[in-house]
Amino acid sequence: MPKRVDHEERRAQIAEALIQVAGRRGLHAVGMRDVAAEAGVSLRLVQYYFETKEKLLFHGLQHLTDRFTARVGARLAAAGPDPGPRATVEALLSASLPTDEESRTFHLLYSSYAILSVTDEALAAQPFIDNPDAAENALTGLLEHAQGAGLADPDADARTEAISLLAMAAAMGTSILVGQRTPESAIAVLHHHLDRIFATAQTPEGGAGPN
Amino acid sequence: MPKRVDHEERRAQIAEALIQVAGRRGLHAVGMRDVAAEAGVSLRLVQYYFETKEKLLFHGLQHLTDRFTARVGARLAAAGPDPGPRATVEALLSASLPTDEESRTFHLLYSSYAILSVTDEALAAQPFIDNPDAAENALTGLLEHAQGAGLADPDADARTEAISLLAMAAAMGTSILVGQRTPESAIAVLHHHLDRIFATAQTPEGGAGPN
DNA sequence: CCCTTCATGATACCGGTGTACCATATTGGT
DNA sequence: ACCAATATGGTACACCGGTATCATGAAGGG
Repeated sequence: MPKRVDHEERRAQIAEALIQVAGRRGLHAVGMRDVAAEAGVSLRLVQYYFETKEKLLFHGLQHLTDRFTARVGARLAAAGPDPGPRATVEALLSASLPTDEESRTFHLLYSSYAILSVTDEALAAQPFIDNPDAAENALTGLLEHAQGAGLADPDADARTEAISLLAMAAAMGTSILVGQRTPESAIAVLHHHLDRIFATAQTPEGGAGPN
Repeated sequence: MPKRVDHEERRAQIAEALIQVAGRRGLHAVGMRDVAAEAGVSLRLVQYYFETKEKLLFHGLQHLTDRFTARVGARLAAAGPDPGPRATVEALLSASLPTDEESRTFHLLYSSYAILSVTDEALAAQPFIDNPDAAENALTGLLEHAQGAGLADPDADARTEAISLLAMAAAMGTSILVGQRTPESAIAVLHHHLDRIFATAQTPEGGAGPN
């Protein structure tokens, strides 16, 4: 047999090429030949490792989410060991904003897949609706934990605020993508809400504080 | 000459057909033949009234925003003459959520166009980035007006809240589209924030109230 | 009246795209 | 050492989509 090559590695290389070219020209415009050229392999190779374009696209989505998860993990790790809940939340949210080329590509392609999934049932069956739910649950847990530690407004509804923060980050991310908003303004808006949520009840006078 | 037909009417009919078929099968999947079939005319007719597909797509976007603007206007009119600021804001936000077939189509296609515009400079040059700005300004004005009338928290930053509300409505709209969230839960989240913003400082004692 | 101009129909063409088929070099196992 | 399985290249095929071309019908003006 010839040099036994690592299939998974090659598949990752090709999926990466897909993401790169799709990030540049748009997911709708990417063809198998483009992916092959970007990966520096022949068209036949792309067919060999992914029989069909549909499978290539699915694996591309998988690869994309994997890379993003790793990126978020790195951001969290960079926030230092055992950061406070607010720092953690802030890292989570800001990591999802398209601030550099990689996050820009991620946001664009993830949005593309999401929109595609509305009219493509095969894509809708793909498990990438779990990720938003997981993020929502994780963020809710973080907020509840902060409330328990007395770091966040105990009257806030953790899940509602988690949903709100994620929604704002997502939509403002798209605004950044289309050039309507700057990353700085988006972060400012998020900060505003974090200030609100992480405001501990200061109870100024005796008993008239919020209750 | 033959029966002089109203060009604008025909163009609107064809653009409407584009929106219908694109709403069903996705903007990426629509072809000129599909549009022709949906409109009940021949392929040649579509070419005749829109020379190229690009122009057809542009006009489709225009038609889409026009229809949506009309819909929002109708919603506002349905809220009764001179509704309160909160009712107006609520009508504005809920009108943008995909709750029925028409708003679903609008949200899907507008998002598709937006994503397309990221990698298509011709689309990016199209003036559909003005609409979000206009909405943001209008909503900011409404909130400021409510503040001036003592109906909303005077300490809130009107523009930041306007941006937040629109962002949440947009992102949760997409969540509804992909089946992750229900319209009811989205409305509940929006209500939560409206309750917060439209909470007037209750000024319990005499003179310490906001002024 | 008929000719010009507008509206519409049928169809051909060309480029591109996903997929299938055939060929072949390479190397590990016995 | 040779066989067989693996990896890879080249290419052809069928299809589809946007666009262009040719043709024709319909009516209003001189």
